[in-house]
Amino acid sequence: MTETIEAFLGRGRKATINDVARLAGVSKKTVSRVINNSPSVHARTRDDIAEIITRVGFRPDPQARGLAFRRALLIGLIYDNPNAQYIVNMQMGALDRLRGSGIELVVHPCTWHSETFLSELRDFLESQRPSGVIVLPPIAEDRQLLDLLEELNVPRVRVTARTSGDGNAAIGREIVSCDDIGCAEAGAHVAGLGHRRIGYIGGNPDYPSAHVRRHGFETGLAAHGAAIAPDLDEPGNYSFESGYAAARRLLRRPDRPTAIICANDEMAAGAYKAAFEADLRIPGDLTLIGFDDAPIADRLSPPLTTVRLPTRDMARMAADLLVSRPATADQTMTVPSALIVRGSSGAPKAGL
Amino acid sequence: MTETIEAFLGRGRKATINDVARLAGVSKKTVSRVINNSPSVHARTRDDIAEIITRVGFRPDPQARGLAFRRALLIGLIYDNPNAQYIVNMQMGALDRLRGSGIELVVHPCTWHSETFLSELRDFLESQRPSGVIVLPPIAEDRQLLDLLEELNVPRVRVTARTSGDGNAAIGREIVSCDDIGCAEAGAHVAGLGHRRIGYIGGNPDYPSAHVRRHGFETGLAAHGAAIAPDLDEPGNYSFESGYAAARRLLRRPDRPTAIICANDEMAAGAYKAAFEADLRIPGDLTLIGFDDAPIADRLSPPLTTVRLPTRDMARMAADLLVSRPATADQTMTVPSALIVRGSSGAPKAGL
DNA sequence: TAGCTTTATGACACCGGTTACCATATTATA
DNA sequence: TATAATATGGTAACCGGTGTCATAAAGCTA
Repeated sequence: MTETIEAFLGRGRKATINDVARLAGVSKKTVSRVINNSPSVHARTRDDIAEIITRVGFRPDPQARGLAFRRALLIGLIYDNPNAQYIVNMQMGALDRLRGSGIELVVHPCTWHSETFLSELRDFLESQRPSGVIVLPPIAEDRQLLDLLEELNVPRVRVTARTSGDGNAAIGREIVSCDDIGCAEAGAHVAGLGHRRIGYIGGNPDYPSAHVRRHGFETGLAAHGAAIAPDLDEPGNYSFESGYAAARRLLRRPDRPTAIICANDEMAAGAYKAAFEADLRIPGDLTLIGFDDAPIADRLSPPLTTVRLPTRDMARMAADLLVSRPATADQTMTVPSALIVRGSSGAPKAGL
Repeated sequence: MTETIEAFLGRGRKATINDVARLAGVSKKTVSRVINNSPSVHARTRDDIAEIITRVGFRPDPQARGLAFRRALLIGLIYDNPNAQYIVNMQMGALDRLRGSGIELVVHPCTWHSETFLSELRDFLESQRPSGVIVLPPIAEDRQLLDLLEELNVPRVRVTARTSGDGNAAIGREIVSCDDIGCAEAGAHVAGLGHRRIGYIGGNPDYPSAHVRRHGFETGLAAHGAAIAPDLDEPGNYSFESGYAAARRLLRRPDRPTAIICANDEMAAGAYKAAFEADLRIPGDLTLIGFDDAPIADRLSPPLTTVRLPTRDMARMAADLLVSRPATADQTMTVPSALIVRGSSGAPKAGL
């Protein structure tokens, strides 16, 4: 039978829906129904067609489907700060879900606050008409972007630090976020080790994540009767340089902290640099805590105690929301963060 | 006139080639010629049509074009080891070139040597029919993958460490590679600082890059009458762990090296860890050299002296080869590497 | 068994472009 | 001037699917 089919198709030609229809003795519309899992196909017919589909190795053309659907079988991944280390993780997570679904992931880094950022995105959305987009932080908070997605009616899932229930939830539909449990654990860990002179290097206050993380750390500290020292509370913006600068300021103080909690790993790496230059040993002279569990965390020496943000899981869930849920449903999912204790945290030296 | 057009199109409807043709009073075929820069259109006609196209904001539907062309307006980026830090750079580079071209980048990480790796790729290539693919190292060396691309006649550009002129050039057509000048500079740098007990942690010998880099380093050392000490020549596989393990072995030797050159930054980071644990100061007790100029290089303390591989440029050129060159031309491009001197290299202590 | 739903299927137009082929207008050559 | 060559534009078919709507077949009720 295989020879017949090959002869039928011709050498090297790929099977189309028409071929399947003719072989099955049905109309192409019925084959289309089978492809799209329409319930109104007789079980017998469906099985016959399915059998032929596998036999001839038919796979519907995404271009043609996209044209007819008026929606490309693509998911766009939109983000700024393309150099952030979590981007690759997020890509992997989304692809974990998309693999085998026939939907491809197209990456769309952009430059937030550039003049062309919105128009470029509009170009992409209008011409490609992706089936959906995943928007990563921090740009997931951009109001104009959300308005654009709303205007063009693009299914979307935002990944953000904002916990459910706050005001922002109304803006977009689907949101995947992360809780602050890991931060609380980290705060408890530091306080439990006996630290009392505790510094903090905060994230960019424009991003909700900065507040969520701080809140988590403070909660954990408070549970052990500790707190961020008001005079050791430094601003940062999530960059390596800002972490370095803030740590330098902290370590130059006469009454310097015995522990510094950083709102992300990049800034913690900056703090390593400041400690290195000040000839302070980690964790002997200084305990450091980060957030993200970025690849760099366990490359540092000693490896960094940090809070793991399950970026890959979050992106996988985001893709899942887009692919499997009805577009109308409002969905919010929250994943847990967790403390990872490594070598950068220890008890303060006696007398400090 | 604008009102007329809006009325003509109807509220919110996007202009199609038919609209443009009707407004211009020509056939859609003529408009199609203009879109595709066909020479056989009267200059006057062309300008008229172009003017209308911009006025109504017409952008041809990539799905429809792809369907007719039998080739999606997509470029696939194929790579394994998705966690490598250069991946994001490569993505950015390819997008630098693709932006505004109407071609999207779809990412396709895969697991080399998994059983399904080739079939998954075939699925992608056969069903999506991308306009081309860029294959990143190390998988760019996979023979079966190249055969598959050849069989399916997919335009491709490989990014690889292999320099032009060697045997492998015959396998694929377009290749973007990097020279080993930076490695030679690094070798000269280390030798010039006065080091003579020089250790080496090599890359995975299965990858051509390992040989190219070693060759470059050795050349630079030799120019100053130095060489890798035969008893300090350790194998590695580009991973952090392998770098750590190799460095530990080197540093435990009674006659330990005063400098270690590593075939990439990840392994150099592992060497930092080994040095930290052995309580050796960098660069006072030990000079370390890396390769890649990965993000981690200047996050380490002290920042790592390394060889910059212009990953972003390479990917931009690869995309350019796919987009602008005739598919038949055999192209090979080579970009320069360069030494970046930072804080991890210094003169050996007297007496060592 | 007639009459009415419900279910399964097919005919046909359509998504928005492109190519093949043909018709016509214009220019070049003898 | 007649004729061939060239430039340009039009028509129809096609790429490979999906939507709408009509209709045939089957199931249910009375």
